Amino acid sequence: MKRVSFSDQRCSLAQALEVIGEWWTLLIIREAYFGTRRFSDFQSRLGIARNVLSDRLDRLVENGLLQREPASPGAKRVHYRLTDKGRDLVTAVVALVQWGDRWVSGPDNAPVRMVDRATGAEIDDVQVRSQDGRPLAFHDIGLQPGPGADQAIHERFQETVTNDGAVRWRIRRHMAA
Amino acid sequence: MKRVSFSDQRCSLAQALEVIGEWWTLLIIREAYFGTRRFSDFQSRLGIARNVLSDRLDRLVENGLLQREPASPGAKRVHYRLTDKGRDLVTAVVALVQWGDRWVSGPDNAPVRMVDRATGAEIDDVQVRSQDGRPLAFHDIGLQPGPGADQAIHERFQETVTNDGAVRWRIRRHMAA
DNA sequence: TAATATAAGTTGCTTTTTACAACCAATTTT
DNA sequence: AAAATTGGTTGTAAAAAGCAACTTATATTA
Repeated sequence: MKRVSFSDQRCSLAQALEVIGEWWTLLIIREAYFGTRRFSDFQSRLGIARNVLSDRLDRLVENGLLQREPASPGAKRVHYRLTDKGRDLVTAVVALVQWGDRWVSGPDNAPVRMVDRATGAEIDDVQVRSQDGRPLAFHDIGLQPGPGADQAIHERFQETVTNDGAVRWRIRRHMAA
Repeated sequence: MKRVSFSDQRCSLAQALEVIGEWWTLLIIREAYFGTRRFSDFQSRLGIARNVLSDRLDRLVENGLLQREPASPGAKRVHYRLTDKGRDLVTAVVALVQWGDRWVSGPDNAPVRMVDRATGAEIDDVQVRSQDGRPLAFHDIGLQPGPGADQAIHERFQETVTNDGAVRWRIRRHMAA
């Protein structure tokens, strides 16, 4: 009865969560983003159990989000640093932090302010946008099977062609029979 | 030896993860975003154990991300629908999906395409931006203690005033002594 | 209307994970 | 050289996740 893996789901969210969805993992990424590099600092700052931290760091290195490097040149002791892949998570982390600010901490009670280094002004709320820059609300976003869609995904979508020839994708609410 | 809770950490990411950080939870949100409403559809689409699904749905309703409503008027059987709070997670979900597309599925192998309903064009990559709309890269984002910062957070930051009077916040790499 | 099927869980049991504490070997610092 | 710190590993207990069987209420079908 192993815990079920998400990695066989053809869905990039599942793929992402397989890597960063375990308890503690994203907080370790945040901590690395805050500049923490040493095992003991991760441990004491987060209050995570040492064996769990050890496991998570291993997995993050395996998955290429952190890299181990000698703490001092030629030393055996290591530091952990974000890779490009890990740094690229910052968008998602900021989006989650802002959601937490809005709905849990309260917008005027944010524990950490994130600012534009150049101006010192608070950063904007992360938003989904069209390619020409318009902010897109929930219902403005349409879903379609992508190039990597499998049978299961195709079955969830229904292609309809309107009488003026435009192609529309509808998502099926229930399981197909 | 209860699993440690993040909710006493003064950090909005921890607060967010306390609500959506458990195994399966964010996939349930995605599924609801895809239009799924019924218990059995969540179950069969995700392949989640029924007791775990039951637990997660309860927690999501408690936390106000999903709401229960009668499946048909006056019926006892319920449907689950996203609330505004739940819908507002879409930004973070899209950011994670795009990260998964870029780094795991591969950019040309995305299982699901997300488009602007108005034009049919693919949506833009979610980005962190300044208030005047400039995209901000990793190192352009500065961190400061926010209005809701506690002692622990203040201790992590060091305020320095440059000789031209500008205020700078530096984040401490190691634990204070 | 009775019989059958489906929906939405709950219960009981097993395996994995997580948490905590104690231990250990390499460095660093004193 | 001794003491402290760092970066772990190991053992054990509790909690969470997975699986299957069982309810109970609602729809469907005969």
